[in-house]
Amino acid sequence: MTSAQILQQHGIRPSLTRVMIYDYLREHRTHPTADEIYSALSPNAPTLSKTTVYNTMKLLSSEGVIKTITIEEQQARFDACTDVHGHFLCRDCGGIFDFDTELPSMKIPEGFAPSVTEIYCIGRCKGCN
Amino acid sequence: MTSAQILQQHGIRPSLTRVMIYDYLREHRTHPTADEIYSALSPNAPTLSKTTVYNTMKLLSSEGVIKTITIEEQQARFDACTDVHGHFLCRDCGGIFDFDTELPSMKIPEGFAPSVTEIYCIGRCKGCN
DNA sequence: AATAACTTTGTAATCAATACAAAATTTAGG
DNA sequence: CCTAAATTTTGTATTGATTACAAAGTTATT
Repeated sequence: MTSAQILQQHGIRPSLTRVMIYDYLREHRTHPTADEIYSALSPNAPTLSKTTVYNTMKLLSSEGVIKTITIEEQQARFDACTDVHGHFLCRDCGGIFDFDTELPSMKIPEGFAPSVTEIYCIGRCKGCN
Repeated sequence: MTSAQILQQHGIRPSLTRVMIYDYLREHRTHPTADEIYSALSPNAPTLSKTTVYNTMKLLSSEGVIKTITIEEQQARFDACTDVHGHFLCRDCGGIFDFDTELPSMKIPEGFAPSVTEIYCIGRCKGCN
């Protein structure tokens, strides 16, 4: 399915800018920061503004099209894959790796309605071990 | 067990300042920010510096005495309870609630060594529903 | 084309977190 | 004790990710 179609399904108007940003995120599974997305796209889109990247990430995230990864304290990262999976942050090299996991059996109290679940691990990755 | 004893067990010298900060966190299970801890303690500890709070949280967190909660993008929160449990962030009121959960069955690849696991949910809490 | 609605942009501001070096405190040796 | 070394704490200045905001640009509707 095209990025434009996915955006439309979530009630987001698929402007050129939004499709370009979302396309980039779908094609680069590196969990980029807003700044990295901006730097990657701005050579080919000279009028792109960093604020637009932030606006777009916020919009897509709030509509559930992407996931916002807050495993790092300094800055948010983004992931186009919304399937259930975990994120592993290496303390040494700073790399973020996906891993398979099931959702845990959570005892969310009555009346609480979660819309997003995140599973984070922090430690040392294979290369740094 | 006293806060001083716990710090010592983790190889942290239990200075008055560190014990005071850790005591506060153990007694206030509100997941406070560094700024909230500083504001709460500073009337009774006029020479306390906010930098010291940040330093202490970083030290205690890196030694596994406390948990750093990064569920919010804006600022870190801290938790003296290191038992397995999840954190629920309400999008509307901003409250953070503990919930019981088991660790999920995670397929961490060979060679990866996690030392911390976090389970976050974001949604709407009982009061806001 | 005109108007309204929405999107994008650039600049300035916010504010959590850190760097850094001086001051204060604690420890250990004589 | 007394001094020097090691550690901890402090205050100020800085960094840097994110947001506020209003102007400019674009798109849709009549």
